Amino acid sequence: MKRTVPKKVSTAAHERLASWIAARGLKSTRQRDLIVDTFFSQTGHLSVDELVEKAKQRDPSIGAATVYRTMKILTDAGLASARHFEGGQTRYEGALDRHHHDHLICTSCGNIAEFENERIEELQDRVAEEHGFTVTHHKLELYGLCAACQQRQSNPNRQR
Amino acid sequence: MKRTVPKKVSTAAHERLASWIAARGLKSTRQRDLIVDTFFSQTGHLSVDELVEKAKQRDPSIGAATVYRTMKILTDAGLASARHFEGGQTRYEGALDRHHHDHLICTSCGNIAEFENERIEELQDRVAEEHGFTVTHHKLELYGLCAACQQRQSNPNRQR
DNA sequence: TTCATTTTGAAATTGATTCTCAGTCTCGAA
DNA sequence: TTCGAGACTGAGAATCAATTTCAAAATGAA
Ligand SMILES: [Mn+2]
Ligand SMILES: [Mn+2]
Ligand SMILES: [Zn+2]
Ligand SMILES: [Zn+2]
Repeated sequence: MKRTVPKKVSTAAHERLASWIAARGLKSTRQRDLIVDTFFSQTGHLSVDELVEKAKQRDPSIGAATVYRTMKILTDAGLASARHFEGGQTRYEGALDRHHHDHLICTSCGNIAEFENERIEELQDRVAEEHGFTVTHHKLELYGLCAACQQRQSNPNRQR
Repeated sequence: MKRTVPKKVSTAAHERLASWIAARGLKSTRQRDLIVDTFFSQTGHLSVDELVEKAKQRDPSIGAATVYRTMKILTDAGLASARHFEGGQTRYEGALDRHHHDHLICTSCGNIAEFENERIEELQDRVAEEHGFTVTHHKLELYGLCAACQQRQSNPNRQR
């Protein structure tokens, strides 16, 4: 049985993906569209599991392998970026029209905040330079408790 | 003729481990000693595989599981720290009398350089503060090419 | 020496991700 | 339209690092 993909949003992301696919002889498929659609309709840093979950809600026959494969394509096309925070599973976030940023991760509730700090970036470059290194990419992650979790911790009654 | 007792290096590390072990009803074993000894006789950031390798050179019957278990103990005792660089396997480095530092990793030859930058640390704290976060730990890793590998790349003949 | 407890190595298991493969689907000819 | 080479898919097998299980061995306090 054939399932129609609901509303076809033709966003910049969809277009870029289309040309990326066309440019290398790939083919566009119903599953791919559904997964990409699902991914871009979300915000934040999704784990593959979460994505599989959401995708299966729309079409239970979607396989996890296809989600993995699709996210790899999106990443190669520069439309998503893979993040490897502590915890072992890869998370993806949209990368279109976004510049580099780093993260603050709450180890209690999993909340992830983003930040940019030009000064830090400069200092990193300087450090690399002093060591004769040419930096291609870096990872800066701050782990701890978010404001809400600190609150909860000092006053457990207010929780949730 | 009397055999010499295999040199028992009584370092600060060994002592701290001994009290850590005693304090919680653990037992000291031949394998543990051998692994700990092997670990501290090396410098740098060793993968568990590398450690297993070295340990087996001294006693081929050492099991990998024991190395994993021992490194966990050393880490809990604050004598080693686990690092999770890109590439998937955990690496350990000695942690005794060392303060916090971050890393520069060459993606070509695997060389790892260390650095400390108080200014960056301060800026990180400020960022966290602005977001209401309390940071417990962080990860700052700069990936790229070390000086030697840049050289090699621009002049392949000089290689090796 | 005794013996409760801890430790060990091998093998099984886990969890995330990748690979394999046989059946399907796409899409540019013809 | 139809055709077919090649791309794609889902399920399950395979990887890989790390953990767990388990029966046998070692440790150490009494
Ligand atoms: Mn982000
Ligand atoms: Mn280090
Ligand atoms: Zn939180
Ligand atoms: Zn190098």
